[in-house]
Amino acid sequence: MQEIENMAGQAQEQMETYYPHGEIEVKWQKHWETRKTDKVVEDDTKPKYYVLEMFPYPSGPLHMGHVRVYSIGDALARFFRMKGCNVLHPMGYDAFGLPAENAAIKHDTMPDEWTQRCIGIMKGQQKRLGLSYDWDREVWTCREDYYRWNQFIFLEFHKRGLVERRTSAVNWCDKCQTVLANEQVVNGNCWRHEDTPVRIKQMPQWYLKITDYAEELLSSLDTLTDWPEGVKAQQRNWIGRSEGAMVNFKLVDRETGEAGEDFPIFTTRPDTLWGVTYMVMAPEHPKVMELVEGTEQEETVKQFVDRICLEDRHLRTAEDREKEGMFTGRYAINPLTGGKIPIYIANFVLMEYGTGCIMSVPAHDQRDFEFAKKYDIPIKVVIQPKDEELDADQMAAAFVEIGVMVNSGPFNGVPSDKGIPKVIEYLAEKGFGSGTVQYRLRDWLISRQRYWGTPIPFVWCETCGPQPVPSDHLPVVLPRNVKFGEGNPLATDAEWLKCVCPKCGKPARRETDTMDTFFDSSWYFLRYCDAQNDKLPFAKAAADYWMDVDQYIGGIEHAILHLLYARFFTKALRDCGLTSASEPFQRLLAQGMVTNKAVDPKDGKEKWLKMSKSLHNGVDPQEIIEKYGADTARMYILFASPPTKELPWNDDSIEGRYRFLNRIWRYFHMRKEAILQGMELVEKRFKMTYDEAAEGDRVLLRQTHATIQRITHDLAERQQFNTAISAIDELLNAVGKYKERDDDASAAAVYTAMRTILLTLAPFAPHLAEELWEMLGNTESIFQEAWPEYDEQWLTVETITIVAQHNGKVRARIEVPADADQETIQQLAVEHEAIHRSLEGRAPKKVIVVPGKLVNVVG
RNA sequence: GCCGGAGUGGCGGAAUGGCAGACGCGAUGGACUCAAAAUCCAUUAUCCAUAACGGGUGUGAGGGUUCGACUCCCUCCUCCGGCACCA
Repeated sequence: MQEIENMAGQAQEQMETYYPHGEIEVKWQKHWETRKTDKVVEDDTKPKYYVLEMFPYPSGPLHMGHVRVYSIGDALARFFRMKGCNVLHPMGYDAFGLPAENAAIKHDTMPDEWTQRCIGIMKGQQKRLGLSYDWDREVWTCREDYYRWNQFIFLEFHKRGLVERRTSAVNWCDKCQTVLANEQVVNGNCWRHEDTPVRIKQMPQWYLKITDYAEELLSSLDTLTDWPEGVKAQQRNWIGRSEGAMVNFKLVDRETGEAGEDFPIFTTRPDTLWGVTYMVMAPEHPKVMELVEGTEQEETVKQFVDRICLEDRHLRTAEDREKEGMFTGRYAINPLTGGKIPIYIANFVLMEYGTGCIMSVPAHDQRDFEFAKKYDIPIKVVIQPKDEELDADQMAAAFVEIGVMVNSGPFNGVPSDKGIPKVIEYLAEKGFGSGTVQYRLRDWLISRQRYWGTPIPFVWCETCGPQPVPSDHLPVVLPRNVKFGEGNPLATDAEWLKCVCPKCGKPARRETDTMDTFFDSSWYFLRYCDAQNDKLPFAKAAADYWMDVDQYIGGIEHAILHLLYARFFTKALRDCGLTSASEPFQRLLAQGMVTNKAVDPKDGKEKWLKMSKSLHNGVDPQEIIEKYGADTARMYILFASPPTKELPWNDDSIEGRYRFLNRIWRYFHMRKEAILQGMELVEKRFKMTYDEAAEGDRVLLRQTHATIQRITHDLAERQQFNTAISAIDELLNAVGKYKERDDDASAAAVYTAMRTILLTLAPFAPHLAEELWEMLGNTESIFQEAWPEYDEQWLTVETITIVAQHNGKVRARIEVPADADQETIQQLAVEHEAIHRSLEGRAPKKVIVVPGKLVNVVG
């Protein structure tokens, strides 16, 4: 019996060694929620700060990647609030999209119910993390009050000529049962199904003319000085600007043998125009069959085209793919030389770039060279290198460097790089062509043949064709009770399809395509500025107050997709007069992946790999929160590595953060009396000055003020949370080493240090900070308290340790007064026994003194 | 191939021209305890030497600039990410 009691006592004691994180966290979460402490309105008396984490797709429970991005955003939001900023920190859900539709079909429910349930789970966990959002601005993109503004914006874009419906080759995913934008094709496969090759289909689709903004999207990347280089480079790459000339070759007319129809091509090398020995068309070029009609080649060309067009698109255009082609039987005329040039078709020419036809200069382009060798096409040298004479028959590879133009009519002797603009000028003069710029960027295909998205606000009228839905008829509401089965349920919903043509009033049919969900996420940051507006997507004044987003945080996987689309939307909405912003995100932080050990299925070796379901290396945030609390989870994630780097998960290391918070808890309880006494003294204007302070107090207060300086810099400028947290560790260590005395100055010093620990801890571990702040008798939230300022006087020191080096190697440390002049330091160093020994009797040649740091004796 | 990023102890990482390894994890030894846990204290790059003081080497490799280089410049290697026949 006694033994049992004893054991129970021990258990009790053991429990008390850990602070009650669950209880504390739930208490403060309720407190913040009921008081709406994080609600904001525009306020011109404070500087604004807009911090935004990419809103999540509501897939259910959070994963560690979410916890990481929210911990970063929340630390910044809380820090800038304490710094006196008016902080906008919103949250919402990117709630339309295929996974919900597929899950709904699989689990025999409806996408809206499914989505709502997922949002419930996700939001509950976000609240449990203690994230300081203004929930009054929450958006769900699947709600009518959001997607009606998608439709509004779509129609605004339509008015400005930014919407186009056209038929062309599109990417189709069999698993998604819909088309995809170019950006959503990864290595020839669907971005959602990396094992499913996309198929190319000819279909009429809706496009947004992002290419109208290609130039601005490219050039204004240079203004984004606080974006990671890698993201900007990827966007530049994707936009793919290249300068060159459009040259009008002519087709040789079959009847007359004279120059007939135009045959334009794009080239970046107009300086090689005199060396063109053949032309090539893409096999799917619409003119191919027309050209070969009636020629000897008709049948073989047709077979070739059919074969190539059936090949996998990605494989066909891979760089290492064997180049294949054939003569069409037709010729073109080079406008500059009048020469007759054979036209080929080949697998490596792309229909979507330039005009789908190219000129080939085998002497000066490696691909053209290889093709010419294979099919025995003549090679003509028109650029000569400076130091050797090229002979077309002897060449083993194309000469692609800069040289001197030869066999080029009026341009002989001109250096080839200088020749490019000169030839372009000449082409323009003669009416043969003009200088032009081509982009790799394609227009954004935004229609999807699926249900769970924003209906495209158009109707089809037999008489009037496609008609935009008038804005006072918006929204076009997505029907809720639809039947899933074959294809898009909208297309089989007879009731929903019925409508009236807004132009002629006759019965019409609704457009059944919905919008790509990237449409939704391309402007949500603007909606947050004025989330409850029911007259407009957002009021311009509100957007002008809050925009740009000062700090955007999210995963690198959106380097092109979302980030390019959002930049495009901001510019297009600006041109529609809806906002003044030109760029959405001033500063971008691309956070690193959360990784854990897992066996790589590719080679069977154990590695640090991104947490994922398929690798079974995920750690559930819920379990971590239950075991250690949200504060520990957040601190660990910020402490373990810098935010842009990979975060290798370590169970022992998270224990370390938990110990740290427990240690703070214990210190406050152990030293409660001294701290309270110190607080009273400090509040009664008990003023400590450096000159009067005892040495021990000076050391502690120096550390305190240095900590404030460092953490402020780490958060405001460097966004280096790991070192900021380390600084709190160091300050706590200093308090641990501090020898307390039973006097006022000592109590004041301890209080000042402990108060600093609490205030600087608050952005990372807000619950614990609030709890201990309250324990000290404060009645207002710690987040109402101003961020501490450091006081220079405490950073001063009277003696400093100077490192004495001989030829750059540390030989000794010398103590000197902080204000010692250079001569004194120099003399002390030269006379120092260790330096003396190291000099071995030589006289010093030179002595360098770095004030406050070191002295280096050379010789 | 092109573009971007990174290479530092047993591990995560710190230091952006001035003492390399802050802080944390792990490890080792000690205190407390009947014992364990928790906590606290000490040590912890490496090699040589030692009773002790000390000394050599060291930030992917090689070169350079500098009194002094993890840090700047050049050449190269490895890893990660992106793009890749774009005429």
